[in-house]
Amino acid sequence: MTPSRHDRLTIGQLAERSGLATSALRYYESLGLIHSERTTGNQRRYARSTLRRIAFVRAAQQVGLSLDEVRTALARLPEDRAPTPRDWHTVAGAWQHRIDRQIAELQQMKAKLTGCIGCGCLSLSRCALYNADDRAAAAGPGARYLLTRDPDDGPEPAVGPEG
Amino acid sequence: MTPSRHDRLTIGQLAERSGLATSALRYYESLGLIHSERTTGNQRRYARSTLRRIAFVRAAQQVGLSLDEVRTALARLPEDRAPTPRDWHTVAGAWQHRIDRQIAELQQMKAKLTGCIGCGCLSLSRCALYNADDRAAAAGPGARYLLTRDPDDGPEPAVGPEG
DNA sequence: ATCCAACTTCAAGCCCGCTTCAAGTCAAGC
DNA sequence: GCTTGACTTGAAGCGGGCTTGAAGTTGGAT
Repeated sequence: MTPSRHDRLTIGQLAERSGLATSALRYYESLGLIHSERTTGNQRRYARSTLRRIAFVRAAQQVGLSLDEVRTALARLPEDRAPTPRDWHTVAGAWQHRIDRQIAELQQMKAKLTGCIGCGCLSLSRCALYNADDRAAAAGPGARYLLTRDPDDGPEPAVGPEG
Repeated sequence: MTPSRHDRLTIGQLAERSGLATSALRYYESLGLIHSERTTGNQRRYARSTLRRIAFVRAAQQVGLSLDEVRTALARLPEDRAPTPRDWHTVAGAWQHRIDRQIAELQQMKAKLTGCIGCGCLSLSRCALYNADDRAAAAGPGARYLLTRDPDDGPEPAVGPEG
């Protein structure tokens, strides 16, 4: 049987099988993440290997890459064939680091929260949560946030209980 | 000493001490995340407790809440006082679950990647990565993605090696 | 031959979390 | 009282990741 029988997917078929909307697929194509050939009538036809690329894109997004970064990553993989172990090793290795970092950050956050639950977070100056070092570090301009004064919240004016 | 001496912060002071831009603070206020009183000249003055609310907001964002969700969460906390352990317990407990889920997802992803590195991901139908169950489940409309056929990639047309 | 769903393009719109701008007002120091 | 910088408002803009809409074309089944 000649290959070109079922091997070219319409955008609708690709959408159904990838779980993405056709609009998303066109968008991906406009970004150069996937490619198509055209019929004589100018309709898109995708190689089945496009499903692989799409799966890659979605996985990469989950790892936190932007579509722009995905495109870069995709450039290292063969367009129409399954990647070799070597291909994978490079790409997936980088992802692992990202994932590890993300996990580490979450675990830190969790530890802080646990501490806060224990302490009741009655003190601004003592609560780890309020000394949001990660965030401030990531954001750039210095980890000040709280703590810059605040020996236990200080005197608050007579605001009274809210309505 | 009367409290209202240093206890009211201008938006600039709040910005400096929270690490946020004044524009962000006004935006937060427009969303009802923080509140201010006004001077006779219509300028905002914030209670120092606002710093706590902001810290809360940032922390919540890190945990993955939208600002809308943050507002809901904030509604459970006292406006002008540090939260009690009980207050915290509720909120932070919910966050912990979120964090746990996120960590679990990342670890799953990582495991998949590890498997993929090992197997070289030469097979669409066998690669865990391509059966993106998490994503599909989260996205709603059924975990199809790949696997719907594909007994090892199938015959690909003569595309030849890329440039 | 005709029909209708699926396709085409391009532009605009949407959501989120802000930032930027313009035009004007306030407040504190000299 | 004047200057200067911090403040005010509302509207618009931005970036990312798409979706929606309008107006027109294709293609497979009958």
